[in-house]
Amino acid sequence: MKPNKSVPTIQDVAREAGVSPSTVSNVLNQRSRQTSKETRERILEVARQLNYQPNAMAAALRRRSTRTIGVIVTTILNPFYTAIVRGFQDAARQHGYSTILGNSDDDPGQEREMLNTLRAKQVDGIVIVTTGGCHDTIQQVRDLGVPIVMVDRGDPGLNIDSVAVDNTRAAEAAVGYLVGLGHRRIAIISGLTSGVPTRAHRLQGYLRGLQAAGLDAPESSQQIMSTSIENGSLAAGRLLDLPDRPMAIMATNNLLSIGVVQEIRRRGLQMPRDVSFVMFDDPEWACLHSPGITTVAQPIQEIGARAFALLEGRIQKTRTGDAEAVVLPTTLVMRGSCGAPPKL
Amino acid sequence: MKPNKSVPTIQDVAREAGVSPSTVSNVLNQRSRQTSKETRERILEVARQLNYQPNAMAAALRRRSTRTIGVIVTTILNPFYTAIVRGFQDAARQHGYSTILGNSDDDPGQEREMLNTLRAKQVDGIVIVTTGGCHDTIQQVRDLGVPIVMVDRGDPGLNIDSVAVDNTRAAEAAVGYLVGLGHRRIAIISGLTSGVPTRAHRLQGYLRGLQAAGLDAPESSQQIMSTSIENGSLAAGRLLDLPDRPMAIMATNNLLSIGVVQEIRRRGLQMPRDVSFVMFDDPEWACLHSPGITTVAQPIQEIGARAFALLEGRIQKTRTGDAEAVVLPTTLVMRGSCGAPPKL
DNA sequence: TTGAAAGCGGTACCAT
DNA sequence: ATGGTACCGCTTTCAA
Repeated sequence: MKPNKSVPTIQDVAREAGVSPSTVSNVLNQRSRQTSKETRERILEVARQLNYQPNAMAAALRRRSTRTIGVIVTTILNPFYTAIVRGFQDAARQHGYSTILGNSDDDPGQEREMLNTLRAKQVDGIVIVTTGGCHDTIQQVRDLGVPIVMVDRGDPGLNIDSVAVDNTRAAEAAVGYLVGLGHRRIAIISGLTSGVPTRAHRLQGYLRGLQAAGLDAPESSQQIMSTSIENGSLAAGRLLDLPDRPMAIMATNNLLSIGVVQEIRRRGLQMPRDVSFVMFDDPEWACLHSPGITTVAQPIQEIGARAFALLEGRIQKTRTGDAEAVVLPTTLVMRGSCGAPPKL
Repeated sequence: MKPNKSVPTIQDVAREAGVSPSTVSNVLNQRSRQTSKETRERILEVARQLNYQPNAMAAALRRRSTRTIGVIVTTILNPFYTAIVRGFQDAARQHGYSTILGNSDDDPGQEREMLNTLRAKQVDGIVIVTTGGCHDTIQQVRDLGVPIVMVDRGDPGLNIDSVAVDNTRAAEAAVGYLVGLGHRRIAIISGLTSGVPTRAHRLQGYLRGLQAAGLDAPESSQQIMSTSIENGSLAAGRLLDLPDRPMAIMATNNLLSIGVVQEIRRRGLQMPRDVSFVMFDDPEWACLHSPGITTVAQPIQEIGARAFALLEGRIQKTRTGDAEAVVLPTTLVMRGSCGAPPKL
């Protein structure tokens, strides 16, 4: 254990190679300046020998660019967001960017705190799944010159680049699919829609789908509650207790969906014999369940990749002007949980 | 859109408040130095008004501490690692640290690259789930004075702090449980053990468990192959085709486990009627499956929290000297997938 | 083809 | 109780 051999600096390399720091800097960064082959090789050799690693802090301070991007999601415990993050990170790393990752836990306070931390750390850009609760801070940071891209949840009024899927159409399509199978009483279980456009859009798509098919949308078949496994079970229970029991249920949130699946099993009912079921996102367990669960899948990795592309454009200033709103299509993954409705 | 209002610096605050930068720095960092109430309040007010945020780069450069920690895992697409990361991040954030997150994809090359990036970024410490393929780099970075904690997979020969669970005992206990249920032919499906102590330990525990019960451990009931869903199915198929079909199967990896579950279902067999099954880690789908799957659960969030505690100790130098190896116990979560063996 | 030197924005020591 | 100022390690003109 040899502590504090003191980390070598560019000065050390320069001295050891008998040149000036400027020359070392130029060689190591492969900048345009011409350097004689011998000098270059000597420098490279010395750097390798000293196990020299440039201090990115110092470089960033001077260059005013950290080659680091901040990413804020609600929680990486949700595989959906993890996948987005991964898609983004892969794209970012390929272009030489690191990422600082933060969770907001869907709490505007934490989101604001993260935003300020990222600003302090001088990130070159920020990708955020916003809670919707601190648009003021987002604006501030953006006005300070930090490019921002909103992911999964955008906001038309904010003039900030965004990447999201077309949730309205996705929900509408799912309803259409159920209608096509012969269902008429189709229920929805959704998280609270206030401030979360994603959820509002899905609900809207659901209603549109019903309307397009000329079906009723009674209040009783719309269970809107905060997202948790327990509430999913609760909602499913309420629906299944209805005198006019729905033939099919659509859940627009992962946690709620888990609750639904559990409640259906708990009652000894089977999909799709007793009730059809379709859910959003496409978690690992959807295909492990028996029967497999039909889902509305999002092009997750692409969302991340597109988000990076947008951000990169702003960072490099190859793209300026008004915000761009990328809307990606979803895919209906048909598995065994949906079928013809039970005969009456 | 008002670009480049030019970010305010400590100089701006100082000028505006009619004091020197030193005073501002002292006030904003709540350092010991005495400052008159008026001055302090004036400074705070001006800072707020200018929406001033200190440049963490500059501070880090001077203070030689970034209050940032690097985290390297194999992949955040695996919820097991995500949970560890989250546990770690929560602890870290509470103590004022941000985290830079990187994936190695179980590739030593990428791991090395990440390590060097983190070094360049002057992180105060590193937490790593190592591939085992670049201990040299890890040593180097550590010798340069960067505290490192190894998580999930340690290495006795490296004198580096580590946090892991007692995989040997966990596997042994699981086998003991199966034996207690009356099973005699107990098979294992494991990932390749070379260079991955975790897996080797689980295999070892399996063998010990059998030995303790006086049972044979024929080669044919030990399926060792690279981890993938397909291989899980393949391995399960081989076992189920055996003339002396195993009464119980233990899988020590998540992907392999998925394959096993699928293969069992594909053959129209049922757990635990036809075969009992126990697996490692406790993914979300284990309890959603019907029947619920018995698992060896790890105290995931605690692993992360303990890792931070170890690292923090090194960073603050409140702990010096030899490496510490924290070993946490696992829990056997009994669900429906294990039962008495089929009568012959 | 190379070197000297002025910063980047804070921090912390030494004065006053 | 406060100010002056030399750094931290690198980049980047400008000069040679």
